Formats: sequence, C-alpha cells, structure tokens
Amino acid sequence: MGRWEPGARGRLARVALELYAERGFEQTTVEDIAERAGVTERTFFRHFADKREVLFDGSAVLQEHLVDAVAQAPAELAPIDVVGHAFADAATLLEERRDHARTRAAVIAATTALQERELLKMAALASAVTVALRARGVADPAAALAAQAGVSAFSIGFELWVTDPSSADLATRVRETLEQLRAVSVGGPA
Amino acid sequence: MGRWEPGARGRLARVALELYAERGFEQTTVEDIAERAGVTERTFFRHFADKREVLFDGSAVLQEHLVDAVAQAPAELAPIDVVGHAFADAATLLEERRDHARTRAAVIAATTALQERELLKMAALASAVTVALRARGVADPAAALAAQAGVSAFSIGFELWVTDPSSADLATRVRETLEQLRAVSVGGPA
DNA sequence: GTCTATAGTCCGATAGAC
DNA sequence: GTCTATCGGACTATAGAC
Repeated sequence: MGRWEPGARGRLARVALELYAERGFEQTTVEDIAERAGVTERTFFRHFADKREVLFDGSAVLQEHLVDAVAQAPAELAPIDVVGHAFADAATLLEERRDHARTRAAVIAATTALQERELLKMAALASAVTVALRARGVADPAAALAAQAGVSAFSIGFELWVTDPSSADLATRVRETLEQLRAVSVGGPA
Repeated sequence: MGRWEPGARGRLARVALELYAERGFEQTTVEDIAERAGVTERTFFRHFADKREVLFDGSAVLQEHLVDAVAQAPAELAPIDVVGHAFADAATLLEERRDHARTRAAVIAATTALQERELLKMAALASAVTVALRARGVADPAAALAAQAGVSAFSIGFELWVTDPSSADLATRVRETLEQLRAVSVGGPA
C-alpha cells in the first residue's frame, strides 16, 4: 500500500456532489470536500481546474461518444438524422444512472454558477459535433445548426427524463424531442 | 459640482470593455477599471454583480424587446415565425453598433469565463421567449424548442454579421439562418 | 506545502437630490 | 427627513504562484 488511498479523483467527485446536495454549492468550501475525501485542498485543484468542474467529469466521455457516433453514422443519412442518431446513442451512457442524474440536475438547477458551466459544456458538445459534421461534408451553417438542434433536443429530452416519473428512457425522449423540433421548425398553424 | 461625477455606471461599462480589449480580461483587475473610471472598487460592485457582468448590461433591454415582440406578433403566425419575427426585430437594437459589437465579441471569444456568461444570457433569453410563447397558447415542448431555435439562429447570424466584411444587416442574417434551420431540420439528402 | 493576489461580501458612514 | 449613490475598511474563499 502506498502513502495515500487510490481513487482520489473519483472520491472527490463523489464527495463534492454529496456536499453540494446536502448544504448547497456556495455553502461548501473546497476545503470541506478535500477533508471528507481524505486529501488536501491542493490535491483537489490538481485534479479539477475549479470548484465547478468537479461536477462535469463525465462530459469528455460524452463528447467522444458523440463525435464517434457522428463519424460512423451511415453515409446516406441527412445531417439532422446523423445528429439524432448520435445523441440518442450517447444517451445510453446515462440511462443506468438516473438517480445520480437527478441529484446532479437538482444541484445544478439551484446554482447559477453551475448552470453557466453546464451551458459551456453543452456548447462544447455542439462545437465538437459541428466539426464532426463538417468532416462528413456538411456545409456551414447547416452543420452548426444541426449540432445546435441536437443539443437542444438532448437538453430538453434530458429534462423530461429527469423530471417525469414515467420510466421512458432517455434515448427515446431525445428522439421524440427532435421529432417535435422538425414539426415546429416547419411551421404551420399555431 | 458634487463630490462625484454622474454616470458612473456607463463609464465603468465603457472603461471595462476598453481595458479588457487592451490587455485582456484576466490581466485587468476591478481596481484598474474603477481607477480609470474615477470611482472606487466598491462602487463597481454596487453596479455590477461581478467582473463579467459589466459586459452584459444591454441584455435586459434585448430580452424586454424580444418578449414584447413575441406578445405583439400577429395571432395567426406559427410559433417558429413568431420567433423569427421577434429576433429579427430585436436585432435592430444592435444594427448601428457594429464596431462596438465586434470589439465586444472579440473580447468574449478570447475568454472562457466570458463565454460562460454569454451562454447564460442566451439561455435566459430562450427562457423568457419560451414563457412568452406559452402565454400565446403554444404547448410544451414546442415553446422551448421554438425559443431555442430562435436563439441558435440569432447567435449564428450574429457571428456571421460580426465576422463577414459584407454590409448585410443583422436582421437579415438572423432570418436567413432561421430559414436554413427549417431546411436542415426537415432533413433530406445530405 | 506555503504564500499571495484578487474577487466578492458585509458593516457602517457620508454627501447630495428631492 | 428621506432616498439614493458614494466611500472606507475588514473579511473570506478561490485559485494561481513559488
């Protein structure tokens, strides 16, 4: 055994969510988190750039899956369908952690500073998907618009999935929401 | 004359943009801004909640215009067209300040912390437009989707307007971009 | 691991406008 | 007197530097 327990990063992320949920983000200091995780404040900042970032450790994985899914989608699909396929596919990563997602969503909803960070992560996803679509030959601004549409559908679908008591899965919610966007953007009678 | 020059708020906003553009956001302290504006640090924080907020003083006005435009749009318009009308209308507020918009956009693009705040303001616009659409009887999630579509078109149109050397106006860019979203979301051949 | 700059808050005091 | 905008100083926590 070494000097320190392994898995400090994961422990910090878990403890941070716990404390943010218990007493609120602003009422929690980095020192509190480090202490409960059995490390020093310094170690926290070695793993996470700031106090918010600790809640967004999974977003890099999500982004990779999205980009891969866009790259590997059948060539004949229209951009909007490539995006729908990719986001529904990425949704499966969260499917089994609905309780965790609920806790995390509640913490973020309670704090403006965390909403900002989440929006930045969503914008990063959109940006990465835009690049992946361009690599498939999709022109601008269609690439950016399709990517944005995917993020909107994902975010709104995610909220339905987290809020509703029904057991509908996230991927289905995302697909349904994107389908509704199609209807909305075409227009027609209000 | 009084003890202090009037218009401290406007002076702080102008000076802050100047300094952020000159030496960068992180290299500028609130004390620097206050000093050049002829007030104390304390006064800065009475007018603006934090160091970022000073760049977003106009967003409340933009939001009001958007909400009003949604409320007053002809009853027979489809939600997506109400949104298109509203954002193109709000665009006229910026039309005459293209140089200012360029400087501001460059400063924001250079700093992640400012991008976060801008995304938050855009999300607030979307949220306000969603509420205004619901008040017209638009159901969920169509209201949220239409509002998000408007924000996407506005953001992408804004970027084109700021970037391109052509003299096309912002309102036209926004309308064109929303039109493209229509085509993209319907799908069809890539 | 310690030290430091800076953001941001809280308290009270003060000066002009009405 | 009341309302609003300013100022001063002390204070904590984040985050980066050494």
